[in-house]
Amino acid sequence: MNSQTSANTSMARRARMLDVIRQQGFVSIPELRDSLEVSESTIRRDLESLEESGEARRTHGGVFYTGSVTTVRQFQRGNPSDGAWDKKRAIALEAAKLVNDHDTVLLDGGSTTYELAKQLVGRPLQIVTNSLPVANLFSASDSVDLVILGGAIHNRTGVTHGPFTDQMLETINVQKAFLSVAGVNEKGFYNSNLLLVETERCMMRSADRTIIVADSTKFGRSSLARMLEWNQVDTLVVDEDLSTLWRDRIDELDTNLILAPLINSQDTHSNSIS
Amino acid sequence: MNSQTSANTSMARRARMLDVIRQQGFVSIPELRDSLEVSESTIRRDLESLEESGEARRTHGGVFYTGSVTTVRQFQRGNPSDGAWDKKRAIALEAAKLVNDHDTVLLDGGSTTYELAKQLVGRPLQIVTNSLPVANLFSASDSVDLVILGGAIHNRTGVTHGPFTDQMLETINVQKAFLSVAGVNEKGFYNSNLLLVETERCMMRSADRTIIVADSTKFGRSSLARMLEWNQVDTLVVDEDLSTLWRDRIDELDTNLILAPLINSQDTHSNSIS
DNA sequence: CTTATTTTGATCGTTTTTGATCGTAATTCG
DNA sequence: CGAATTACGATCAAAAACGATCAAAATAAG
Repeated sequence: MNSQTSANTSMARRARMLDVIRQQGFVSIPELRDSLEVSESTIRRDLESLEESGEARRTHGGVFYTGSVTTVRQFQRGNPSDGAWDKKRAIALEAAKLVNDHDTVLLDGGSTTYELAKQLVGRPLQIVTNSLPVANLFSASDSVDLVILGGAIHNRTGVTHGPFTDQMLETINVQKAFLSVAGVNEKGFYNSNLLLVETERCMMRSADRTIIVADSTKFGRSSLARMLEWNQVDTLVVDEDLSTLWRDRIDELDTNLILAPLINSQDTHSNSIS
Repeated sequence: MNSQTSANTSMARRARMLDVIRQQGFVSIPELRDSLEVSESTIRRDLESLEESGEARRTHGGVFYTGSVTTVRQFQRGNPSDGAWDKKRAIALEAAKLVNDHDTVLLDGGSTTYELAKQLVGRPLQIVTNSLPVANLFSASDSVDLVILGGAIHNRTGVTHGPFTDQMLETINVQKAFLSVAGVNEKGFYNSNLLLVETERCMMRSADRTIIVADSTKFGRSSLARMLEWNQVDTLVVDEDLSTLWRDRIDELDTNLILAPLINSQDTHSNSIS
């Protein structure tokens, strides 16, 4: 019956593995071992690589799918080695450290917050979000209580916004809100959509702490609508490519600045050496 | 004796080799050795040349075809050709006819409503849904105004429910609501989750017309929580496998019954090899 | 018919991948 | 809070696959 013993290269196996993970949302390692008929060691090694490429996220006891729901995988294209992507991931790693287990966290839409969400998958949290992609990430997770902010979907970005969203935010309180921005200048933080900006203001009001995640390329760029001013933001997470000019400026403000170190792409396994 | 003494030049062999690779997507070297009856060394040499000309790509353990298709065919035999799926699709086709362009439609979660949603993609509509999978379907569509009902996500099913959702539904009005059920008996319609049932009642109140989509296997089965009674439902869409007993029963009620014709199964061998 | 060239098949050392073991860390349970 | 259980990562040996080399066979040329 089953003559699939042919395709036994690591690439094919990982492809099938990822299919299983995507289909189930979360899978344990013994399950993968049974369905792929290889040893657990091999599974672990494959997962390591899958996690590095960002398509899955490991936790104690299994794996979550973190790829996009619509993504069509390609075999040869591993890392797009996008410069901006490195920054976003570095920021996400730092921002994830700000989150404690069992926190109630609000996640805005945007690619940086999406990276952050990937880092948070599997942890015991309460997540509130207006982003459809982020919601998809957590929807398979048992450890997360997920609340979606209702409202109209902004087609391009997949986030809800508008009066429904704002109204729902009024009855919600979270400990930390992570917001993304399109631009930062000396006057404050900007985004491109007026309704979205209003929603993000509501997010800020619902949160004990407001944390902005923004890569260094956003600085000095403004956009259509001002979202927040500097004194409304508790913490700012930026990659370390931020110019000293901006570092000095932020030093004089109340805002906490966290600089995320960039992991250089030349060395993939630079840790665990004592 | 020798089956292929006719064309044993290296050129002919490579052509046949490429045929095999293209057909299978991926082949291991021992397989090629067996099917071409030459030594592995020769295979390796041929593959080297095929790779150089870009028609195949070698990896540890075998070769991928890279001629015209960018990626390899799916490794998994995807869908188990579920019998119930035929019914659901037939129902979805009929239910889609009840929807007019520019309608405002509410879609519940569930596999049948998901099939319906697939039928509605691309049409100019306003869609309101509490289902994450359904929302994903429409989120990329420009022709649809999509509104997501906020609230807590029910992990297994990916739908929002609970007080947030109910509250949001109170301020929403739609022309048609399509609801799915876990069971139908003479007393009414059932679902398995109490909070979800309450949310579905709110959906019914928000809608001018309530339409239930349910395949015939659901009839006679009850579940934990009664959702609606018969007189609260305008229209019921069922596949034509519904027993005459139930047809007669429904005939005596106010509820409109639509029987979806089953397109008979030509799909048992759905793999199209090119 | 002999010789040169090409192609093929086999062997061997090296590299990659895999599976198992074991100590450690995390999680659960009492 | 501590013990038992489970899961994890690192290490190592076995297996598989690879590339290179060389001799034999087939083919072509003189």
